[in-house]
Amino acid sequence: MREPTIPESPRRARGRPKAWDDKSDQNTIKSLDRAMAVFEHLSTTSGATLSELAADTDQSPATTYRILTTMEARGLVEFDAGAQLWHIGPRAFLIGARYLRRTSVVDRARPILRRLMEATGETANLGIARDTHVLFVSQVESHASIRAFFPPGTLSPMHASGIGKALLAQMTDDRLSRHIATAPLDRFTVRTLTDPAELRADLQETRARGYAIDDEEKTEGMRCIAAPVFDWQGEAVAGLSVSGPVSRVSLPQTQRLADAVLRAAADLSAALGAAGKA
Amino acid sequence: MREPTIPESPRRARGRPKAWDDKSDQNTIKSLDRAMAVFEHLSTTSGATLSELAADTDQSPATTYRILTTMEARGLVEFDAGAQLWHIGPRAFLIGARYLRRTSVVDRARPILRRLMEATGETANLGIARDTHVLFVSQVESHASIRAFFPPGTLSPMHASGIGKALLAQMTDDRLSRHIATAPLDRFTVRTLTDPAELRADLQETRARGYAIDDEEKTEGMRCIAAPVFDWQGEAVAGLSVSGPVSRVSLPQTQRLADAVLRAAADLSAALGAAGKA
DNA sequence: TTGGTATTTTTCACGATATGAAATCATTTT
DNA sequence: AAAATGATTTCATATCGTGAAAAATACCAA
Repeated sequence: MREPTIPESPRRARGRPKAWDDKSDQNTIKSLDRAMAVFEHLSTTSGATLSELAADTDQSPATTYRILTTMEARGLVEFDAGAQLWHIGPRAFLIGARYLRRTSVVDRARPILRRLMEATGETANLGIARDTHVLFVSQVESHASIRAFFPPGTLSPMHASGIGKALLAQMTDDRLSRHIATAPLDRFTVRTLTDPAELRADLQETRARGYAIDDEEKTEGMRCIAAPVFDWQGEAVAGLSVSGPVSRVSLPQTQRLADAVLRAAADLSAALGAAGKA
Repeated sequence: MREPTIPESPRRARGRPKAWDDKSDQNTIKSLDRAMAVFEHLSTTSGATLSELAADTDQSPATTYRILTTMEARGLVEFDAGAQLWHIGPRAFLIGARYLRRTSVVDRARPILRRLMEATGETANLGIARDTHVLFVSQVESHASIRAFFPPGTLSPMHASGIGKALLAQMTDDRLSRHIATAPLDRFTVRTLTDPAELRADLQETRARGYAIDDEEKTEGMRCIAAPVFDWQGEAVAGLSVSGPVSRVSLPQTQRLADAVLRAAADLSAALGAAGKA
């Protein structure tokens, strides 16, 4: 390995190692865990009554009641007296929002990119939209001797890159039209999509299958499979891709690679706070 | 008062009335409350070590440790093994975000914010009043490379933000006076309005022209144009703004930007069921 | 390499306190 | 009005959380 990080666990730097096998977590607080179960469950509903919550979390109404009033005092949950429903409170949002400020997309993406590269054996890339182009901001290179490479900071027109097309496919019709109107569809290879109609058709397919394919549209001999990444508001803010020579990124391999890319994109979206699925 | 809600308490509809005076909260869970104190405190820092947290919340390291590992198991907090720091985790965000889903203003605002950003080229924001502050709940970032950015969940004092001033300008004299009396007019830049008389004069102008201008009053180099949003009852429940560097959000541009903001605010008000206009 | 120090993690015994059953009360439904 | 429903409170009990201190580990300095 290239990194000084130890294979798996030593989660903490100091202190006695965890009792990894011992029956169950001896060092967690049961009552807190149960309270958190209520808190979490509340977030999956849109308002729940005391009895519902108590039943769903297998706790007595009395206990559930005390959990809720305790959290209510801190604004973590709210009670709608009119409808007799409990909800997640404003303080919970305030606390949770702090998560977003911690690190950038790039930092969050790095471990995910590395896993993606290892799973596929191909170079993994992260790109974000920058005006009419995709800016490649991070990359983990394949170990193969023939590999895709373009240095971080590379700009590529949207219509001629996998990530770009994955992002275009998420745009509203309106915005897409404006993009096509402003950005020239320059040709790079014989396969570049330079005709608006062609491009739109390709984006249609992209949307349908969930990922984009750049089939030697930017660089001859290079194929690329990309998927969009969403932030917590559901905006497509970035894209992940794997790219490699057509010999290895072959059509029979497509589905396998796409699965890995989609999984990585979902992971990154989750790390950015995006909700479950779309 | 305007509301049919009974003066103070009947918080729940059924059940025995609360022991309103009895000593202290007999019905809260102490250990849970202490755990929440750790959780909350963690959100005010940007990463804290175990010992810091234990000291700051007056609890033994052992207990703090158990609280953290319990919450870690649920993803509510994260441990950065490299830096030995505890952080708020992704699940906390996911749960907190549910709060926004209930206040449908946010959902309704999203497409409008996007249009506003596209029309002006500047970052568009949605903020709602939360006690004496403005809570920024949603944002669509500009594509420009120099752009305004403050993460969702940011709290800003009313007197030092465009949206805050737009909201203050809608208050009754009575309520405004109370606000000025309670909330300190802290200074952030040389232009911050810290004198009540100055602030009142600015609000007067704001009312007259229909929108508020934050002219580097919170952050140097950043200007911001904001307008209030009304719900179906005519209450000013939120505000929209565009913010950007003074170079682009220049005085000659003000009217053009303000028009866009006002239109967006009117759209959102309409989407919330506000009556025509006055 | 070798101690020394700081910090985290685990163990352990004690007693504070969280818990559920049941009683009590408000509200809605019959 | 009475009964049914569901929320709050009381109370006795044993669970389970707690802090002190020990153990384990990493980091730092010679």
